[in-house]
Amino acid sequence: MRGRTDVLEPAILGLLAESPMHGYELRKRLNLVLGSFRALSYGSLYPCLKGLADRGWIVGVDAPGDRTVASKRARIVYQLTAEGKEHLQQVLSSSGPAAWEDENFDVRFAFFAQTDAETRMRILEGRRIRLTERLETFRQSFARTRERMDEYTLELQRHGLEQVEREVRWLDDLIDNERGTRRARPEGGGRPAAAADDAEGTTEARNEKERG
Amino acid sequence: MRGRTDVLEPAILGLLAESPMHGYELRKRLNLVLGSFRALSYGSLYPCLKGLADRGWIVGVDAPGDRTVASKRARIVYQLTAEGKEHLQQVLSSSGPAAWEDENFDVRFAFFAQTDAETRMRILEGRRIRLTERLETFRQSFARTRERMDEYTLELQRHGLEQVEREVRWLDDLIDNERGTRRARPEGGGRPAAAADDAEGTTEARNEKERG
DNA sequence: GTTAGCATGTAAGGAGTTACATGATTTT
DNA sequence: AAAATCATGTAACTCCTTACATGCTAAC
Repeated sequence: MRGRTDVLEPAILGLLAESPMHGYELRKRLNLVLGSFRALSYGSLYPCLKGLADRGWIVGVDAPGDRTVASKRARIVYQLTAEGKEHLQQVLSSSGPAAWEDENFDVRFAFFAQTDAETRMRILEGRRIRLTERLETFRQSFARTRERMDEYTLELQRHGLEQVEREVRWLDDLIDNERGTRRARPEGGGRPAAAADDAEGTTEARNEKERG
Repeated sequence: MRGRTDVLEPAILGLLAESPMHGYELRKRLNLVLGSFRALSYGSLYPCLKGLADRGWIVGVDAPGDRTVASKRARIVYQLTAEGKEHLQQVLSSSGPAAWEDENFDVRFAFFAQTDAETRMRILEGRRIRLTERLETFRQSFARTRERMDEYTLELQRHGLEQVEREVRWLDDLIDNERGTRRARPEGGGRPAAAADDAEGTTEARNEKERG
């Protein structure tokens, strides 16, 4: 009974399925996929790659002549084996409770493009139920203890609650989109739909500062 | 050089400073304070209490006659010692970079009522800078890789970015409130101010379903 | 009389981190 | 020549989890 399901392995396999990469590049991509942009350490990455290679899911081939722009050292480029692809598909088609837990959901969602529509839907709905359950229990203990709480604790709770509520609305929009119901919700929030038709306005990823 | 700063110990000390409690009750309170309402396990709690007692910061006194409503077993009620109070004050008055990291910020914020105004401000501003730095680096890699990303990955990034942006606005409101500038921001978002003047409307913690 | 909640613990282990170690290449 | 970035790895450690173990009390 695996405790934590290991979020790193699926993430690596999923990224390598898109294109072969060496460890250093993999880490950068991983930081974007792994949720809340944490900086993954090499102390986790390389042993993990080794383990995946030991189990025959990936192979690392030495890439000597591939001088793109910068740096030429050993540069071991990893890619999926046939078994690795098979294993990944198996992982991506699973839609058990683990898939919509906090630690795993982001990674599963990141590879939705490689996931079939039914599994996608089951994961999104599972996650939604998970979050609404959490809201329920949370609201109960909130109601029970709010008298005893000072204003800061109260504000922390309120903010946490609001974030989960927002997450649920995000999932609602995603589920709507999956269903093909592309109608923009007329009343309510600012954005018409969540799914990636256009990312402008919120992110403003335009200005390239070139610092650091 | 402590790696993770241990979020449990300050949380326990902070709660015990408000009122003495036994382990089981402590856990429930802890789940609300610890951020993202994770369920802390007893396997973490009790050894931690033991460690705090060993260092003389808390003492556990056996409470036999305290039959409130339910259950009467040993029930070891823990409370802070003089050294414990001193240590807690020292921890709460620190405002180093560790205080505004992801793992620690929630706990520090939860005990702002026991923290002096200057420290509060430094932590809030430190956190704000931390998040805007993150936004910056994030936007850069987002701009670099957005062409290669499928719609799901893109949506995940967009959503993550939006969450951090919202967190920054929340901090802005809190900082405004700390400054005493109680003016409600006229344009923009729905709520006038973030800090806990009133929690109605968003949470609706009113309906007590009594299920489970 | 057995399920559910209260209450306290221990042992083993997992997933990831920091700190360290090394070296090539590019930019300033 | 120095600093930054690219690139790969190991050893020790930490925080926390799961699984197990125990027993009391309340409710159905």
